Order: sequence, then C-alpha cells, then structure tokens
Amino acid sequence: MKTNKIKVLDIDFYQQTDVVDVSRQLLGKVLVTHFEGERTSGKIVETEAYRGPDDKACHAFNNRRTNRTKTMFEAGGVAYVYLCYGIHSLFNVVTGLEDQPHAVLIRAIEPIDNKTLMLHRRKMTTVKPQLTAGPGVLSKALGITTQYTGLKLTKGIDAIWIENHGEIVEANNIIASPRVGVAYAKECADWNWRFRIKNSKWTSPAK
DNA sequence: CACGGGATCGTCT
DNA sequence: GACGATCCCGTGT
Repeated sequence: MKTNKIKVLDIDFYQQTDVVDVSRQLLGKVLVTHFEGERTSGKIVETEAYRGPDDKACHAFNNRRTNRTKTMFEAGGVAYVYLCYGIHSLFNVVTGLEDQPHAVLIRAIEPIDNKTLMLHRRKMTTVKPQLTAGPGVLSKALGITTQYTGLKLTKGIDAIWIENHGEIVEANNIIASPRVGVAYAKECADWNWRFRIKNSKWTSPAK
C-alpha cells in the first residue's frame, strides 16, 4: 500500500558525491517523461554507475572532456543522453558536483503510466519485459532521444524527472554484478556496479 | 538457450 | 575510418 506523497527528486539528491550509492538509491524510484502533454513512467529496476575520472568504462575517464562528455561535468541533476551503436539513445542521470563526471545509466524499468503509448512507441502489441528491459528500449518507450541531453531533471513541463513514491528497496533485495559490455575496461570490468531489484521480472535475466 | 551478424551514425583519431 | 555502456532476428541445439 502506498500512502506516501509522491515527491520529485531534488538537486540535493542528484548532487550526492557517491555515484555508486546513488545508483542503489535510484532502484524503486519512478522515471517520468512528459512530452507533448503525454506522461509515461516506469519504476527503475536496474542501474549502472559510471564514475569518471578513475573508471575506464566511463566516457569521461581521465577527465576526458569533449563536446559529447561535457554534460557529465555539469553539476548533478541533468540528463546525459548519447547515441549507442548508431541506433539507441541511452539515458543517464548526471550526479555529483560540478566537474565530477559521474553518471548513472538506467538499464531497465517496470512500466507504470500510459503503457498504451509506450507500446505504440515500441511498435509492440502486448506488455512484456522486453518493452522496457534494456537501456535502448526503455528510452524508446519513454520517448527519450539524444536531443534531451543536458536537460535539467529538476524543473520544466516538457521534461524528464524522477519521483519518489515511498518505495524502499532494502539492501538484501539488491543484486550487484559486473556491468555490461565493458570487458575492454580491464580491471574496472570487475567492479560490481550494476544493480538490480531481486526477483524483478522487468530486468534482463540475472546471472 | 547460446551464438552470430547486421543495422546505423555520432564521436574521436 | 574505426568503433561502440545495444537490439533484434536468424540459426542450431
């Protein structure tokens, strides 16, 4: 039963300096998009932490600042969206203080509001995990594209934000494992910075 | 279920 | 000019 008031995450949440901890805290929160009068949303069930400058898997490793990565150097509370494999828009939450290039990749959500529109965006007909399990497909379902990189998550009407619905995910309900697709990052590939809600059927299969 | 390949393009060398 | 924080579909088991 959810009797708690819904609260939009504020700048203090995003500017916490431990991106790995923020990744865990984001589990159970609700990612919302509101474009052209249409709200779509889903509960975050899988995340990954990326921590420049010491994380080889992070685009901002070694404080690498380019036109693409400059968004990650902004103070926490903005979106970092980039194109992967020429096709997929991957949505990240920038965290930490200015010049700390930290970000959390949202990897999977459990659909909540306006599943009809999400299905339409995905060109699917039935609601099942593959609708939103995966960073590329959840962006598509929510209508997120690279044009929204740099967008503030803390205000706006035509916007993206994250809500706290009062759900608390206990530590023993979180599974930590290595991140996906970062084997090239050598020693960082072993860091268990991928987090998922235990027993959620809305993530990719747990190993 | 595991794999292999193609799609497709912005980014940086 | 090479490649990637992915996805989907095909094949084989």
